[in-house]
Amino acid sequence: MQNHANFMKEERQAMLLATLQREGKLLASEWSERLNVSEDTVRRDLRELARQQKLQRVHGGALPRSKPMAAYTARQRHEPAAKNAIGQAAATLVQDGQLIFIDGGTTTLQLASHLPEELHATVVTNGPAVAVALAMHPFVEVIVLGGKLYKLAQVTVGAAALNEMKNFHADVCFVGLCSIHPQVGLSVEDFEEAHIKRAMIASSAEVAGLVIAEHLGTALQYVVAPTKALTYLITDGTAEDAGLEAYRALGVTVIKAKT
Amino acid sequence: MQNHANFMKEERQAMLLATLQREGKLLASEWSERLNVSEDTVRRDLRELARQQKLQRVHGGALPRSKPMAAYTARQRHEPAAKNAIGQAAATLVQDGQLIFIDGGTTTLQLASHLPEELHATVVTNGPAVAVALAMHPFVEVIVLGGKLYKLAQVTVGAAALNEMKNFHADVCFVGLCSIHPQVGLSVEDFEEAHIKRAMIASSAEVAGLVIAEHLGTALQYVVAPTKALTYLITDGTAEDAGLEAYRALGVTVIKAKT
DNA sequence: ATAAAGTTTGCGTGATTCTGCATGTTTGTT
DNA sequence: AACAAACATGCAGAATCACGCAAACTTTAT
Repeated sequence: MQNHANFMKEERQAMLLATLQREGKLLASEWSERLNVSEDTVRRDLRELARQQKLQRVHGGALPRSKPMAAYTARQRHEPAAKNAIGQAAATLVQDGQLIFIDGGTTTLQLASHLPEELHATVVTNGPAVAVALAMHPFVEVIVLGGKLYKLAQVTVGAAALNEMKNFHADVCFVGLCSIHPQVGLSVEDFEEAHIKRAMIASSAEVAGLVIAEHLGTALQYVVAPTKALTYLITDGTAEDAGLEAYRALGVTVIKAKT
Repeated sequence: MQNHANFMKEERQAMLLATLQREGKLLASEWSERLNVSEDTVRRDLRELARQQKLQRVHGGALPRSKPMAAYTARQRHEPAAKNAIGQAAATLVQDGQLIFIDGGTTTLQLASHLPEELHATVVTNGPAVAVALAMHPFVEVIVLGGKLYKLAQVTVGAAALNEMKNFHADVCFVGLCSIHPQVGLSVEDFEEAHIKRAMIASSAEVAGLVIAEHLGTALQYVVAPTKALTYLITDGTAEDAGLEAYRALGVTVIKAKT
């Protein structure tokens, strides 16, 4: 039994580095106990990290080598096929230096996790989940819109969020669409949510609508905007070209993400 | 019979990534059992995801692959038992019908998940992670404060959040304390964060400070408030009573959560 | 419908990695 | 100088791993 209730090698090393950064020093003997491994193993970890210049080895333990000794690695996330593909396609529309709106919702959450790792941009969102996902992005600045939380869609709504939105003008705005119909336009099932989306669209230069194919051609209670308000319509590969023609005719650039 | 009661490849991989993001760690052996597949299959999944840069493969399993995320999970990993106990103790202070502030941060996140299920109250928070945790609570109303996201602590900061806060007056305010010292008071390591906490405290009738024992008696760069601004100080069972006397002398009600 | 081509999975094999222990050396202290 | 703690090194057992192959299954072509 090597590890079962215990930590893995890289995990241990990450913890060692973290405490070094936090506390400025580290005793090998103490950590062999705390990590449930022999002192030899701790020593081996420290030797290895020292060879990588990540810390300074001393008799009895280790000292930090530099302050900004942040860990390694980049980013991640998961993929229900269609939404994943849509998110990926949408991510390509974002450019360095832009300010973008990202609506809350499950589809746009995929977009958040697919933003290029090297992207330098500002993201304004009304979805706490989007904010959490972007918290691990190395460069993008995240601004959360405040307000009452509408739990079903996990978005903030209400007058407060609406007001804040007016302080921004986005280059691109990504809206998750519960429903879109060529003639009816975009529509949702909650009154407050409709308001938020409308405000987002109003203060953006370009608008991208993200929608899974099965919601194409449907309509709900509250209309947000006419179809021609969209600059882009991004859907997945299972959408039929025939149905998409109606949107193209209205001047919308339709993007079919290949699944 | 390839899959019957079992999962498909992409489904599995999505689950692996999701738990990695949620728990910060993943054992191959454990998940081969949980997913009803051989360890080889799990290994193949992990290898594939690693090639896509979605995670960091290590001996025995996998780790997440993001800088800010790693920093945040490092915080979560720090003394989880103590934070959990503190969260539980803090939850008992909340009463039906109250309006409460919950600060962002890893300790207060525990509080959010321990709020009684039958509680009817309004929670105002500057931590998206707290909001996400509370989204599944049946009754509490959640209001998110907007603003720039300070990624290390996952809290929103800045003038916007500050302004919004003024619209509320809370019965109780739960603040995570990076650092507290009887004479110096509460202090943190980020300027903006200090402002937010100060504003929270200013517009609350009672203030509860949540702090793990090892941070008692320490100080950081930016002072938030004097110790006597606290109504309650909630810490874990490992705190020494001798050290707590100083806080009691200043009129603070000290609560020691049993670990 | 049937055949062919391609996936995905589980298992066997041998290679690799990790850990703890034993041994002997270095370091710091008295 | 003497001693103990910390250390490096080599080794063995165990866990983990990569690779190849065959079976079960899916998709595509006929």
